[in-house]
Amino acid sequence: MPEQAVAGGKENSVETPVETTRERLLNVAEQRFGEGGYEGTSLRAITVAAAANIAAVNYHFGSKEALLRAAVARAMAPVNTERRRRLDQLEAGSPTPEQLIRAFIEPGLDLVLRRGERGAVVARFIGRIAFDPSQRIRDLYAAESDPIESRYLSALQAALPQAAPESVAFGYVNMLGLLALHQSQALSRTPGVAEDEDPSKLAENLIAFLVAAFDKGLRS
Amino acid sequence: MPEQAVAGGKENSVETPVETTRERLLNVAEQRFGEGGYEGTSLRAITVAAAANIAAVNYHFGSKEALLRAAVARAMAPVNTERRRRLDQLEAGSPTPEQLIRAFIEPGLDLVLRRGERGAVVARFIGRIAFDPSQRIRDLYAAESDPIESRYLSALQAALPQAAPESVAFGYVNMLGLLALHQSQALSRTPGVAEDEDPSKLAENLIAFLVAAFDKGLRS
DNA sequence: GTCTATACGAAGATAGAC
DNA sequence: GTCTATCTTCGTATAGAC
Repeated sequence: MPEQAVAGGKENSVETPVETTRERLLNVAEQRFGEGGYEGTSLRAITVAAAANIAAVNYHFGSKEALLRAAVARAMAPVNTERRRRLDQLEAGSPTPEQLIRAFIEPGLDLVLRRGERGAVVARFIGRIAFDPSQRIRDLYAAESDPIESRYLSALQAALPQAAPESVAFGYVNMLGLLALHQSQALSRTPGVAEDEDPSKLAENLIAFLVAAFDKGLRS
Repeated sequence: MPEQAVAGGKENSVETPVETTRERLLNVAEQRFGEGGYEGTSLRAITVAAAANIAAVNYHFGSKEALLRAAVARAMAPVNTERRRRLDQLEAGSPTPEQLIRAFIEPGLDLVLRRGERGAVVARFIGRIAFDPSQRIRDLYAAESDPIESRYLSALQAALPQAAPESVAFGYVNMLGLLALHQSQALSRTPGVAEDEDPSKLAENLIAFLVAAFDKGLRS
């Protein structure tokens, strides 16, 4: 990728990151899809905001849905990497439910919320897509987290031997749902409820909530 | 168009429920909005399925969004009524967290899932709207449950005196989110996770999960 | 290779005639 | 109450300029 192109005679100025059209499209897509949803966001709105031509989406990605797919993949990549890394570590021993929950939640919240405003945009985007009204869109997200799902389920079951498999799956669905919920609220100033002051505090609160639920709230 | 039209001299025939255009539009809207979301569902699709003209929506409701508003209000009415009734009862004494959680969850799941296929459509509709990507749509739902929210928050705080107000609010948000999640999955055959066999079982599982989280998972 | 201008058919919501 | 007509905007496709 050719950014930072030449500080030559009079060319690009000092500060600009010089993103490619492709990158700008992905960045804007993250922002807009996270704000208005997939169906609620037009390609025209995206291309205008990205200072690109309407045809750029088709050229770089092939279709609106392919653009979404690419954005989801890019947003999820670091989260998945971190989750895999932690699972690798934990699976060496006998992890507690709390360790496993932490290994799932923190990469989703922490990692994504700790990079300033930009990270919050990514978090909201992921959270919204995970709950999109359309099955087809939700499947896009599911495909990105599926590979790790079975590893988590197995590990959780081992850590909670007294819980029935359906109960473990039930807990996992709830964990996934609550994570997506708080991710999707990343940029909403919910008046009255001001618990989003500190991202790491949110993570701790959510983990404590889930640990208690997994520990005492699952049927055998 | 009027199917079965006319059996001559007498009025409408025996079998047909004789829904008005307005009712058919609301029924179809519930089904379609719950399936594809607000933005993902066209007025044309709704009016065709309701055997009504494309302009009927504008005549009966004024706009697509007004149709949604009417559908939300109709769907939420019995839930809110039941919640109010239970709150009235409970507020007479000193309700436990479990009683309060039950009073919130059961009207949302039970009441709506216990009326056959039709109820599941309503549940999915409510659950999806509550999580819609668009802020404006979510507000429509929020407006319907807002009036009761403060009553629940007060009652929960009283039942959990050791918990900080932000924690109680945090728990309430999570309760709302998990209810909407399971409502929205009302009609999805999620393969692998088959916990939706029995609605009342789902309610019990969710209540147990939340009670444990409220009990031991909230910070002071 | 990238990007632009422009066109097309389908579907959007609404207004006004009937 | 119903329907047609209309005007906008959608996603996509293409032909050609840098």
